[in-house]
Amino acid sequence: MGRPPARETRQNDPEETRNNILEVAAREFADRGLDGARIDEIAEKTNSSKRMIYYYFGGKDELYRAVLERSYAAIREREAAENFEALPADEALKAHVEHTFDYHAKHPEFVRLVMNENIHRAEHLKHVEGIKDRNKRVIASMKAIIGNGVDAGLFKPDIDPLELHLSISALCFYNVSNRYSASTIFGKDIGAPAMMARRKAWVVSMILAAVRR
Amino acid sequence: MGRPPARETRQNDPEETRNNILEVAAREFADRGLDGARIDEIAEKTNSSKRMIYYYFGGKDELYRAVLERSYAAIREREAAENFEALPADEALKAHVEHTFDYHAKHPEFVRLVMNENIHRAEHLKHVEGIKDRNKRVIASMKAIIGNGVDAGLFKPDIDPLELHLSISALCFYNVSNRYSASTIFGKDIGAPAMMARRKAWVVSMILAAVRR
Amino acid sequence: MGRPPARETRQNDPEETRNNILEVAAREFADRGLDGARIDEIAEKTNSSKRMIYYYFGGKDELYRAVLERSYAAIREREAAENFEALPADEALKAHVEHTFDYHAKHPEFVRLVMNENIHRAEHLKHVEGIKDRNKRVIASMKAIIGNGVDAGLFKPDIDPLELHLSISALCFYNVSNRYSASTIFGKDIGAPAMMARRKAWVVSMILAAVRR
Amino acid sequence: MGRPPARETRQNDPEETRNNILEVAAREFADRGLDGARIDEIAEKTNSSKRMIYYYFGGKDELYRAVLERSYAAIREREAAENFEALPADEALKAHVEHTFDYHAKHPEFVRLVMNENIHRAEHLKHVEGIKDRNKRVIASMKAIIGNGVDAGLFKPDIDPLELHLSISALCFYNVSNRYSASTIFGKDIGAPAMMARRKAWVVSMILAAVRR
DNA sequence: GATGAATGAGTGTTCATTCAT
DNA sequence: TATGAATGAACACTCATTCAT
Repeated sequence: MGRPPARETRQNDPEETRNNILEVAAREFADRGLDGARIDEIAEKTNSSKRMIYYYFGGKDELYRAVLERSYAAIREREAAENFEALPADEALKAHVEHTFDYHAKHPEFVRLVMNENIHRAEHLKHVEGIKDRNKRVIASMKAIIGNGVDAGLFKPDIDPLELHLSISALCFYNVSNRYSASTIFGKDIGAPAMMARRKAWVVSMILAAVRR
Repeated sequence: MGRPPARETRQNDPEETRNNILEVAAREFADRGLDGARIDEIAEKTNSSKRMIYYYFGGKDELYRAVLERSYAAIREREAAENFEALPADEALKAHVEHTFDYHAKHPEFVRLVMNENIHRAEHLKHVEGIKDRNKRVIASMKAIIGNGVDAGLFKPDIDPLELHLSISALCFYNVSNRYSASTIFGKDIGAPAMMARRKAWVVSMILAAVRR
Repeated sequence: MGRPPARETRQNDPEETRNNILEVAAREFADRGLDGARIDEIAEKTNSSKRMIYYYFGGKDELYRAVLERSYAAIREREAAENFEALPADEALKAHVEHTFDYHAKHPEFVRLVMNENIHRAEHLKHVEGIKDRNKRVIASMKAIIGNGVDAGLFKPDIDPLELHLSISALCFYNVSNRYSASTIFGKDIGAPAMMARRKAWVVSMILAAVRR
Repeated sequence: MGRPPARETRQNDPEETRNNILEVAAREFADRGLDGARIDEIAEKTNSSKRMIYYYFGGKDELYRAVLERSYAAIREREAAENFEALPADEALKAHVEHTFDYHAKHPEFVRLVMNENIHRAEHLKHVEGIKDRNKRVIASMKAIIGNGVDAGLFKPDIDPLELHLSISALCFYNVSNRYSASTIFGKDIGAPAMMARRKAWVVSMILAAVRR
């Protein structure tokens, strides 16, 4: 008496259809950028049709924004899951940098979406719901760790949380964002696992060296 | 008595025509990316015509490659002009980081071209003449500074020149490449002069902290 | 009470749209050749639009190939309809030549497409589905008639079926293919009905004279 | 003290320049047709430049007409060189057919130009100087041979010279004009030497069978 | 006579989007 | 909800031809 199994070409569950479209679109937009991605291509790789994209999202730009929103929601979720309060400040910072490094390494599509968004001067990001909330949590998190470190006599005083955050971001982002240009110039794949492992250790030690008193 | 002034619609100097096209194209490609830029738009902003773009460059992709080549030639030229051998290692490194930071800050179009190229997985960069030569000079330069620093007892031994270079690049690139997304999230323009000045000092001190023994 | 009449600008029957495009395209390609025909021109004479040509056929070359295919399918159909087995060999051959002559006379667009295809060294014809099948039927048909004729003592032995076929083709094709050059040179329209009737009789008698013992 | 040897890139002899252009253009127009040929392509293969084409011929169409004229002049010359009056009619006719067959076989570019001209409904041929003169000589020649044959009791009476000429033309033209389509359909190169030799014999015997009493 | 640079109209093709059912 | 057919504006690119020297 259960409902019949969903066919591949005729989605019955709207939520599933929406998600399927979002996943395909995320891959395509990350792969080729907003201008390079094609609605036809996305539709074809979907379990549903082009019409459904317009039905659910309204248009290419809106679909792109939904993808952006989803992507930022995912990283926000990860950041919210972090809980290093019980750890000593240096270990907490180390763990945070490692998590951040790994997240970028494992989610190049996020990195590429952000790159694309910067090409477009963040004009779509501005319209993404709750984008500024991320700021508070991230800065608060940095402040907490820095505070702990200073109190424990481990860190230098006067470390700016935003500067620290930007530095961590930069060092974790660049290896992924500039993987192809750097690999071409240096004649070896800087994104290969061995290179990334070495780089991760270097980045951690750099950040720690920057804050230690 | 001199030769008549060049008219706007009929260029007589091919080199000038070529350069004019390249400049406009660099601006447009940096502004909108390869896929977002329009040949018609480029042509219109030129002193010549669309037809001339094809006459001199052959097509959109080839024009883009010429722009890339020119852009990388410019940065190579800047790097080649650096000469810090007479300075103590820490001062040399500081000067190098500052120069690198300033170059990125002053040439966002270069940063954006590189971003775009990474979106395209460096498929065009691969065809740019002499792109791998940059590697040698840059690594040699890092090696020389590190060597001097180690010899003078200023730097830690075993510093990897590639890691150091990538870190400098990352920290100088990110502020420009991710200016819009970061500014949106943090609610202030991280590319504003005051912010950039502060950031430059931070980046310099970070790099130095990373190498000091 | 029936369904509303189809509007001109919004076709509802895809098969009709496809056929309409094919018909117009056949006319244009026959008229001006592959290089001379214009997609815009074809589209304009269609009940639909330029976009639909690409929707259904993919491009100019593919449309041309579809036209070729259709044209060859039509002549194959005519040939398949021939059935002269019950007739004496000479009458069968006469009937075949007359049919062939008439088909070329009535279908100059087929002749012109074949001419164009030869200008292009049959590079498109090679990709037309089932083009070689025609060979078998046509040669088999010639063989059957020749066999009957020889058995009945009417025809010479050792008549090559391919040579016979090529001769019939040549004599039926040329009047149509070279109509304009010949008419210009000889100062009269060799394609005019009276001329064609006389020519048909001559061709028939020539072919029969060639095979009679 | 003679004049310096002609350089390759700077023609000094106008007649030579003209001829060189005509030769290259004939090849290109025969190869690709009027619409398919490109002025740039022709110019590049020339010893001179694009400008010279316009200087000497005025434009693409005029160049094409000059090529046509030259091509027809050549065949007229060949026909004028024939002199079979001393031979018996059947031998004369045989020789004429063989010459005609060989000329077409050896000059596919002539055949292709004529095909192209028919695609264009002979609109350019009409403007070619002295094109109608060919008619008189060719018909006169046929008449003479037929007359001799009838007088000698070799040929049937009432043979129409135009029909005879058209038949010879058709049978000699087709193998060359339709070489590619026929070869594709029949799966063997009907233009290969062995095939052509066999065909030539067949054509000769066909023509003779058509006129013999 | 001769050349490289320049031009405008056109030519095939693609795209995001909407309509009819 | 869902689908295939349809659309118009735009897009990259090409061509025969002409200009300045």
